[in-house]
Parts: sequence; structure tokens; C-alpha cells
Amino acid sequence: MDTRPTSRRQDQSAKAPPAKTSRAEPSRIERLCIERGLKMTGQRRLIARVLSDAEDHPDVEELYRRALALDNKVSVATVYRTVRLLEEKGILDRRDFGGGRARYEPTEHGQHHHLIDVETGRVIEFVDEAFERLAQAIAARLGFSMVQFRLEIFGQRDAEESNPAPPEAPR
Amino acid sequence: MDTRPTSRRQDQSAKAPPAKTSRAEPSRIERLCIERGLKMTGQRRLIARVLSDAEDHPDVEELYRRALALDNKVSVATVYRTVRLLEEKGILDRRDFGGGRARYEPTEHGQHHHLIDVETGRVIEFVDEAFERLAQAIAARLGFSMVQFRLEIFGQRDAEESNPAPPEAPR
DNA sequence: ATAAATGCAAAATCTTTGCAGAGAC
DNA sequence: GTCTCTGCAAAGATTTTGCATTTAT
Repeated sequence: MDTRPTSRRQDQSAKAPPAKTSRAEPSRIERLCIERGLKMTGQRRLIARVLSDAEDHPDVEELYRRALALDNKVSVATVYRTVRLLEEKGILDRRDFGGGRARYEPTEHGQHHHLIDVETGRVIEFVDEAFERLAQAIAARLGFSMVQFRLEIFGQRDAEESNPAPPEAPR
Repeated sequence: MDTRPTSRRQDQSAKAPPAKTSRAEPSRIERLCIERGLKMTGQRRLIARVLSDAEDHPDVEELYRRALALDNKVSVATVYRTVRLLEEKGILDRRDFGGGRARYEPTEHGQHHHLIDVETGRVIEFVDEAFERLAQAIAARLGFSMVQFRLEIFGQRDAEESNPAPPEAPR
């Protein structure tokens, strides 16, 4: 019989960036929401703050956990509904790094891509302009205009290194 | 309220390549299984044939449907177990093109990538050596050895075109 | 003969949704 | 005041699994 780990649940204990509890001014994401005319409820403001503060690629459950930690007034269903809404509005990007759960990050950040450490699951972002040009050229060659592209490199940390940064989401 | 399509089920009516019903010789995938010492049951042989014949990126349910069409002796659970096994053995690659279901294709084919038509969901494969070199260089720069990488370009068909190829899996 | 594979149905996960009450504008 | 949002629990969708039985080697 198969011998994979039984549960798809993963250790999500990792870094939840220190909550900037400056409740006063609107978070960056909140401003974007307002720009697009979204009705700003307490829950949306809360989720917007969590997203604005996040420097990683949290999944819905992790967002929910962080939101609860800030202010215990939100349900998972609302988190799901909100990330979907924000994705539709172009404020969030949904990612799939192979863990079975969708993970989110604010749009923009410029075009960047991901290197996933196959051992720890940690995700490193990087930028490379050459890729974008190349991708655009290929799309054109095939008769398409590039709308978006994603590049994910799965790699193994080189031996000599000594940079035990904590994993973002171990597989 | 949200206005997304209710069901995640998708039209999967598209091309099921003409079944090479030459039951005699083992399919290509079956040979690979044997090479790796897998026990060859009727079901595995069947699934191996479906995979060998496939020229697209079917999901489990589609594989199941095609398998049933050839020979009505397999269950979905076995298809799931088999694709997982073959993925672990490096015979299949699992893909995610954003439809919520994993899709599979035989490994090898050489390093190739995908351009997804955002309107129809059709997937076009392409190769480009420059990408591989670039990806390798980037991994090295970050202190990693590249194990694998995936590149997906989402594009919109240019207007002037007139190539109404049928979608592989419309979103 | 033995260890592994299958089928079935139940369970696990992740995500969406219907509905009644609460809240933003 | 109206129209949207939220919470809850239930339903959906996809994938995994326990167990008794069958099967490949």
C-alpha cells in the first residue's frame, strides 16, 4: 500500500510577520479595496491588514489564523469569500506550490517568480527581466499576447551553504 | 454575492485520442512500469495504455472515463492510486493549470512548457532551451541546484488569427 | 505462498453556498 | 432603508484510506 504521509495538513507554525497593530491608518490593501469601491466591513479591513503585513504566501487557513490573532471576529467562510473577491479584483494572486491548498500574495511586487526548496518547501522570490522578454517573445511566436506567466524553479540547496532560514511551508 | 460558476466540474468532452486497441504489445508506459519492477495488474496495464495514448493533459476523472471505455474493469480509487504511484516513480508529471483538479502527462517529452489560452483553456506545449539555461543560472545564483522547473504562460490569442482548434479543457 | 493491488464505501481535505441576521453606505 | 456581507452549518468537489478479497510473482 501507499506510504505517503497520511494527512495533507501541514506544519504552518512558521513566521507570521509581526502584526503592525497600528490600527489607525488603512493598510495598503485596504486602500486598494476602497479604490475599487468595495464595501469595507470590519472583516475585510482585518483581512486586508493581514495581507498587507504578510511577506510570505499564506493559504486561507493561515490567513484565518493570523486574522483571529489580531481580532477574533471573522469566520473561515469570509476569508474564502474575501480572497476570492480580491483575486477577481486583481488585488491578490492565487498560487499553487503543490501543497494542495491555494496560497495568496498581493498582486504587483513587480513580476517576480519563485524558487521552491524541495526539501523544506521554503519559497524564495526573485526577479529576472530576461525571462519576461523571452516569455513575451514565445507567446508572440505562437500567435498569442502574453497575459501573465509564472515560473517556478524547484531546487535543492547546495551542500556548502549554511543558511538555515526557516521553511515557509514544509511539504 | 459571488457570481462564479457554481460547479468546478468542467466540460471534458474534448479529444480522447483514438484508442490504439492493439491489445497485443505493451504500451510505452507499461514498459516503463516493468523496468521499475512494478507488479503489472490488468488495471495498471489498462491505465498505462490510456496514458500512453493520451496526447493531452487529462485529469483523473478523464483517465478513468477513457479507461472504462477501453475495458470496464477499474475503479476511480485505483486510478488515483496508480497516477500517484507513477508520479512517485517519475513516470508521470502532475500539472496544475488552474482548474482545481490535477492533470497528468508522461514525463520526458523533453523539457517543455505550456502556454494556456486564457479564453478556451487549451494548452499548447512548446520547448525553448534558453529558458532552461536561464533557470539553471538563477538557481545557482541563489545557491541551489535546479531539480525541475515549470513555466506557464497565459495568453490571449491574437485577433487576426483563424485557428479554431478545439479547447482541451475550457475553464 | 506471500506480499501487494483492487474495489467499495467511508472519511479527509479544501472550498463553496443557502439562509437568516447584521452592517455599510 | 436597501443591498451587501457575515456566520454557521450543510453541501460539494476532489482525493485518500481501511478492510476484505483478488491477483501477480
